[in-house]
Amino acid sequence: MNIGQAARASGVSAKMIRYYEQTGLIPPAGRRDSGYRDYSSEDVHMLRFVRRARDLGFSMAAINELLDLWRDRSRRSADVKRVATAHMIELRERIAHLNQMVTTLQTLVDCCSGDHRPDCPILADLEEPAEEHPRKRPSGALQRPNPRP
Amino acid sequence: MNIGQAARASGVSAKMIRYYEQTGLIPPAGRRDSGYRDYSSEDVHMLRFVRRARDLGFSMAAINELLDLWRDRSRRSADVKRVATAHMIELRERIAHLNQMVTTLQTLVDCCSGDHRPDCPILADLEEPAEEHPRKRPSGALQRPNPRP
DNA sequence: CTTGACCTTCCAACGATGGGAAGCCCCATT
DNA sequence: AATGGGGCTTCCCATCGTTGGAAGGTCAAG
Repeated sequence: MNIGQAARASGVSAKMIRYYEQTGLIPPAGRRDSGYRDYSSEDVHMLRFVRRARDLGFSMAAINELLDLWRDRSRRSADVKRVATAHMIELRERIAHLNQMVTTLQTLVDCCSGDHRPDCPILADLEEPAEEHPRKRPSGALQRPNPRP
Repeated sequence: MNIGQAARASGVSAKMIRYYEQTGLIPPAGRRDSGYRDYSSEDVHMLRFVRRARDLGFSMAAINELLDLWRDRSRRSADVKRVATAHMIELRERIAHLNQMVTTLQTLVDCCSGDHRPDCPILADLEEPAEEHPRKRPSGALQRPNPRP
């Protein structure tokens, strides 16, 4: 099976299949005499695993762990659970972060008349944030670490 | 005021200040004879504006629009509101997406015993995702017919 | 005058993906 | 058999916002 067929069968684009191979996430595919990569149905199975994990938001590092656990018949389910739980916690943090933004934005948008006049509480808040909706960043902010030393 | 002081005063790292200048998000700073960038308190004010907009998750393209509107005294608040609302909608979509992931993950994690045994519903789902109509499996048809284009 | 902190520019990397070019390979149709 | 079109190969570049580092110039205190 060529890479294009494997891509269609797995839902992972040919580009990404080559990338996953290059970065070591998946083992190198077999090659034909022509140099074309050759995929078995088991390879496609693995690619679908990766695709599904990506759909659930797992990072490639986490997928690497999950693939190792998947292949390890003597794995402990606790290890899998740990990886999944850690990812879920991170997702929840991101959601909380985004929710905070939306809450603030909704407040500001609600206060904006949205007409022809220039006065705008949204710009006013960006200029000098009001204390009524302070946006406290979580102390361990991942995306925007405080540049202050 | 040097770039380091402006960075500390605005909460935007010196690296990012240079980057914002380079990409045209902010106008080029004044220069001393030494070549050092020189910042006024108004510059810092603008940097704080940018910083707060980033904290609210606005993209640099959106911040560009917001800065233009900020500087335009004859702006219509409707234009500001439009930018903010569009961003909020996008944030809500991302949240919905993440929530979907978390919901699935929570279900799987709840089903996982998390002990020394290898059996794991998390891996089982990654291998073969549970479908809403699990019995319907037409042969030859792709389960996920849409490989991301 | 030396030292160390600061500044400058330039280059690279991150994660995950897409786009595209140049060139080879395979299959079907003339 | 030749040809054409589509698939495959590798390689490089772009995204987005941010950080890191190297090489070298500047400033201020000791």
